[in-house]
Amino acid sequence: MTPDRLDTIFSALADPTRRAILARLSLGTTSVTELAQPFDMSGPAITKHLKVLERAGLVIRSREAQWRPCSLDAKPLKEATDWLERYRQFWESSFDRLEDYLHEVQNNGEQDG
Amino acid sequence: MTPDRLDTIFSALADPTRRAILARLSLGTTSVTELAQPFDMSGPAITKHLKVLERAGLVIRSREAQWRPCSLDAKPLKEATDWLERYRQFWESSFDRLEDYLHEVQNNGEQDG
DNA sequence: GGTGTATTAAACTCACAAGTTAAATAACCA
DNA sequence: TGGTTATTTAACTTGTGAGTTTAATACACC
Repeated sequence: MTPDRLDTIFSALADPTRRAILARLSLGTTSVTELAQPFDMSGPAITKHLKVLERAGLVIRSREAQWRPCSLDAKPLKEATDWLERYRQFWESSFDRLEDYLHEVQNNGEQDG
Repeated sequence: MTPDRLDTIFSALADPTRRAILARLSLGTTSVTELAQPFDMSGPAITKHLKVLERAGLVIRSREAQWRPCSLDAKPLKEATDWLERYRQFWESSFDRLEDYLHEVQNNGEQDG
């Protein structure tokens, strides 16, 4: 079963190191070594994270001498956002009242989950 | 290392079965059995998916006789969206030109990643 | 109290994700 | 050619996620 694009995107985002890498890349293109700098982690580990981001389409690599600069490509984030938008009404509108009600019901039934 | 809230939310979303469950729940509260209906998957598998969604705060359970109805709580989706919003400029604005340029550079350096 | 239905728990398998270290590749510099 | 830096590959360990089957629990109905 080949994974859905959203699977790949969301699971790429489900890691704090990778989100930090994206945050750094939002400031501009940079090298693997500089990306690795803030993390207490080996080089190969960063390479693997970059591969995950690349497979999700979130990072583009180029070549410059012995460096392979990384750049952000945010398009897949739009796909993620588009999916999430369908639920906006559920956190914005009065649908929240349903949820409050359900919290009550739940607390009657049991103390903790 | 305890996982970040965004870790938990994004990884809950990184599975097609769980996204389908959320889609179903956006139509209204329902039982585990009915949630399991569309999937070629055992009951316990669905229970586990529900636990993942519950831990992410996306699903709230209540009790009604021998049923444990599930309801959507979309608040964590707002957290996810808020994080993504910081990148909106990168897919909306002329930043895309950078990306087009990089595609060219990349295709000069190598054929495929 | 026993039976049927809904759901979860336990125990297990299998695959894969995330990290490691050591070695290989690639490109520059002398 | 050899040395240095940047990055990746290979091989491995460890943990965990997703699924299974079988058995237990919880509740309704009679």
